[in-house]
Amino acid sequence: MGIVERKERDREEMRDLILEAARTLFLTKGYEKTSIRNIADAIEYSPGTIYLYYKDKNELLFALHEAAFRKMTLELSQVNDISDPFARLVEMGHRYIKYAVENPEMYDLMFVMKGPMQDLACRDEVWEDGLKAFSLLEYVITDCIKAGYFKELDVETAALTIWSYMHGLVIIFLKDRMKMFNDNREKERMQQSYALFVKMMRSSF
Amino acid sequence: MGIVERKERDREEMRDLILEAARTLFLTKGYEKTSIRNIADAIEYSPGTIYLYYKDKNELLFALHEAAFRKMTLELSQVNDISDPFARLVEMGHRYIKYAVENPEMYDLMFVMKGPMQDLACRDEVWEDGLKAFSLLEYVITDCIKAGYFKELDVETAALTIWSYMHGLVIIFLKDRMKMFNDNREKERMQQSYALFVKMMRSSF
DNA sequence: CAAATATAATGAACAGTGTTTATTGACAAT
DNA sequence: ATTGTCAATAAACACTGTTCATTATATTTG
Repeated sequence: MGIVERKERDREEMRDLILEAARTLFLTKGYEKTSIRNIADAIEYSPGTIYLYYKDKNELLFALHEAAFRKMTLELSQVNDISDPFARLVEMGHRYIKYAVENPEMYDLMFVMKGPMQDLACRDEVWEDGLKAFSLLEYVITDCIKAGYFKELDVETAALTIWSYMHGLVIIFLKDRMKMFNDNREKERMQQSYALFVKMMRSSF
Repeated sequence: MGIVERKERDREEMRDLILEAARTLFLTKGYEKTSIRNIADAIEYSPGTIYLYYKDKNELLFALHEAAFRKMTLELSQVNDISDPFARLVEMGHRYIKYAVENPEMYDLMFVMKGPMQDLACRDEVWEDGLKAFSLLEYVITDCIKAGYFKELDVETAALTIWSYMHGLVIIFLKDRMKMFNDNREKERMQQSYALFVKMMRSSF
């Protein structure tokens, strides 16, 4: 009798139900305005129930963070049909910016908020999602080197440098620090800056 | 009789008292664990009193953010004795990283947290502190162009690009996203990456 | 100087937060 | 049919930012 299996399935279903409700609230109301009680209300359960499926809010945030990574990785992997490695790298950057701008709350969860990382830390695990996304970038860079674009380059350092730039650019935008320019050309500025960075990569690596 | 003047002085003193207590708590306990009640306790006043001097927590955060900018601007300006503009730019970068690593809570306040920007937005003012710091970078870049280092370069775009990189690098570090490498060479990696970025600037601009 | 007024500070209250726990109710096993 | 297991709950705890009627103090006026 597969009754313990059914229980496990039920449990997984419940975890998913909570996760989906959390995501929806996140995307509609934003992180700061989404509470455990809100999530509980949305799925018509009591607040305490959520703690039977997730040990605390950080664990829930981490689960959400994992789902966000799956989505981003999927979108970033769609450049694999571009044969020229450098063009692929450039397009990956464009998609990275696009993802961040279109999913600000999720981007925050993935790369800024401390909650998910704290959950990871107390479980004493390594940040696999980050590592996987990072290796995606390393892979393209390796291809660029093979194709003769870059030379004498430590792949890991190059990847960190490129990621730092991309990350900084989108965070400046997402955290409203670009409104100091006081015109409404923020996205235009991002594109101009990215164009410059691409030029830097092309001519210096 | 300068009694309204004295009142104004008293008021300014009280604002400072609150601000200093807030800063101390920020630096010792971190932002997330510092509440209005904590600050009130520290200066031995009731919580409500703080609202007689700051309209809300965001205004207090903004005041703190301003003080942090004064400190950073001071530290970044100490490179002015370096005559070679490019060397000055490079040293400024080093100091930027140093400031961020040594003042993580303040850096967060200045460039990541939404609170201070919300306060600014509801007062409908421009982000002067950010603009001032940005123009510090623009100034060095302009000097680099004059000295023949860079050419055919839009100063504003270049400044945004360099800032994006610096910002991204330190945020990756401060938000614990560098622990995916799982060794303890985070700061070393930052230095390696920055060295690469400097090389990129030298050879491509 | 005394009375009236202005104002600084207070503590309680409000509505919210994450989290824990004793109690209840339904299902499974004996 | 009774026992045991376990999911779900409501209530409570200790917080949070913020507001407000009340009190105490200081200043101005009669």
